[in-house]
Amino acid sequence: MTRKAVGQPVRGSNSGRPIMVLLDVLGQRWTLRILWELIPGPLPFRGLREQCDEVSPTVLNARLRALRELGLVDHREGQGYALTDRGRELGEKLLALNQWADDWAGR
Amino acid sequence: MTRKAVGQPVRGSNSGRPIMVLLDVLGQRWTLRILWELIPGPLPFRGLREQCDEVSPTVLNARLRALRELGLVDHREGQGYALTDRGRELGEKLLALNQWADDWAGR
DNA sequence: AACAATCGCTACACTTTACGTAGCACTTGA
DNA sequence: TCAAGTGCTACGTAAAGTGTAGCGATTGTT
Repeated sequence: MTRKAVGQPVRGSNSGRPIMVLLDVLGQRWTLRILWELIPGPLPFRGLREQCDEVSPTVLNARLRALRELGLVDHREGQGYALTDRGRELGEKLLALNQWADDWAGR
Repeated sequence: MTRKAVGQPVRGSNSGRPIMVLLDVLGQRWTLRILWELIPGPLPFRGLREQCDEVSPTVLNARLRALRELGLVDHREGQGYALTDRGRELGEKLLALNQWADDWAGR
């Protein structure tokens, strides 16, 4: 698989439009969940795996690689994986989504 | 597969929390894209398929069924598939995500 | 020095999901 | 009556995800 990046074509769209890159990456199983679990703070590989209901390490590693290449997540010595500044911005969108979801369920 | 609904356990989480249901559904290929393509207005099955780069009808139908069961999309006589009021709220979140994505790419 | 416990992974066989093409039954309009 | 559009379903193939085992490296403990 080609490395994912803004400006590069993705599955189902060759425009390279940022939103398409994002929808492609986020539309893969576990990606949204991983970002979600990193919002409270950094987690080591195994801890993150635990939070994500023991997702297989194969997939976790693949997702982390993609998220790192997109600059949304990085790996910090002694802390594990963490959202970057950009990643945290995206995390805020997910928090907003959570509020909406609670409201949605409440009706 | 069990029908997806708020309050029901989903892949990788048995809490039934709304956000988990949402992350599960949105984390399937094409779901986010389908919502995105419906934002400008209703589309018939084939038109929607065309917008989504000829996604296979099997998958499109499966996603539309899930989105209808969640009350995010409905099917209107003579117009095709459309976002519901709730679906449109979610669509606005995606538009916000698009703005963020453009900004993200610009840096 | 020896041991256990962590770390971030990789390998591999298996199951599930998605893809791509074909085509069906139905309605609408010419 | 025929063509064109509707919303799908069937089915074989390919890709993605799962689950378990375990590796090499570091860190702490006895």
